[in-house]
Amino acid sequence: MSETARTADKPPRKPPGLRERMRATVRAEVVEVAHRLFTEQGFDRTTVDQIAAEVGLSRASLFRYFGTKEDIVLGRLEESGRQIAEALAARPDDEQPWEALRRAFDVLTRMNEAAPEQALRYLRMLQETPSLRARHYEKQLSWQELLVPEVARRLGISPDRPEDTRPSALAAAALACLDVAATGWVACEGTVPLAVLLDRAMSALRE
Amino acid sequence: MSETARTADKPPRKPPGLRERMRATVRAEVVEVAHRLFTEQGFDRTTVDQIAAEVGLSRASLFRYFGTKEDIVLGRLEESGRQIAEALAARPDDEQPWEALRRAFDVLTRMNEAAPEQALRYLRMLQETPSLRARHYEKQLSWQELLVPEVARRLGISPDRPEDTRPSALAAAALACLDVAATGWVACEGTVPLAVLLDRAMSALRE
DNA sequence: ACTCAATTTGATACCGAGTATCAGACTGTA
DNA sequence: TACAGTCTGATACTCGGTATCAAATTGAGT
Repeated sequence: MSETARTADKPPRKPPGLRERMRATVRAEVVEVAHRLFTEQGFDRTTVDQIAAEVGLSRASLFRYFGTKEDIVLGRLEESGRQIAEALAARPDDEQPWEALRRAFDVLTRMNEAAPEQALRYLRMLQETPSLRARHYEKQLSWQELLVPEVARRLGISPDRPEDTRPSALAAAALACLDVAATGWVACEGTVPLAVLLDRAMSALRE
Repeated sequence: MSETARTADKPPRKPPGLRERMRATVRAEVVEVAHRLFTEQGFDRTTVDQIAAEVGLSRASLFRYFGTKEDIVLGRLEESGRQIAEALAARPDDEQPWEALRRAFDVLTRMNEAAPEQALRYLRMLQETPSLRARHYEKQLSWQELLVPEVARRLGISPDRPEDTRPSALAAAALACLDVAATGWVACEGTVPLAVLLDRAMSALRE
């Protein structure tokens, strides 16, 4: 009620959703508050009620924004997956699938180089918290599904042939390398660049 | 003094534990009952109270045998991991790591060939139940840790050099292929042998 | 500006997994 | 037989997640 706003200080115009925008900003604030609490006291020692209270939301409503507690942390991975898939599709057609996958992952290595200590904290929490690690693998699987069609195209394989495991194998193995690299990156406190670790990991498979 | 052995109706032979054996048999019965209930009504629709009641155990005691509900299903994977690691160590030294890994996995392909429909049911449940799938990845990670030292040895890399991601990459990628193969095997209802799918997947990475 | 229907919200109650505690029963051993 | 260590079941609790429902808010049409 505070903003009756007949003077245009808050233009409530936009067919594509005023409500949607509110929802987005609330989501963003939840993520921000939750992330702060998580880094302060750890993921497990932070309850959903605490987050809801801090944001000024009821517990029930919070669960309408995020289906699970883990989703508050892993929501961003959804978007990353799309970006990687896009980057892969944008690679030149004559590039080998494995090399194209490696290059597509630069979307992530660049993100981490842009804000290393933040990325380090984030990955550390991901790897140290069992429930988060578990959900993280689920997201990884959804990434795999996003990448497979493009890998199949590059291999000249007709889409949707589940008995040909090659595209899935390439995508899954590449993601496995990404995981190994990320783990190593956290283990060495980021001293060795993620891109280097990823290069080593992925080149190890081509001998 | 375990040799009391009055009348041999219940031979209490073995210093290494009569108690241990009881524990083992109880565990086995829990697994059996739970597995039956799970396949009958699904994993999520079966409560631990139900399992406990059926076995004739208190809820609290059940959790002393299995830390989590998922462990009742995934307990056997612990053992499988060890077997794979053993098989890998038993491969000839001059074999390439990737090939050795492939052969080590035959421990599993043979198990599945021995009891296909049972394996199929088991894997289907694993893949259809989100919480099980998540925990399954955790076990996969523990497999990886079991395999890495042997892979490192075959690569001539001094053990415990976390900055060299190659052994982990090979192990993780191989396990990723195994997962892809298992998924495909379930998808085609076991019509194509797991070993074949695994061959295709793993050979795709060496071009 | 007013009304109406759809959506959102909070409160409440509920379920199931997992943990902690504690007194009593059991088991192996001296 | 007696003692000590362990296992058990009962109880109560925490926390994540779901279902329900009435009240509040909102968007849109008139």
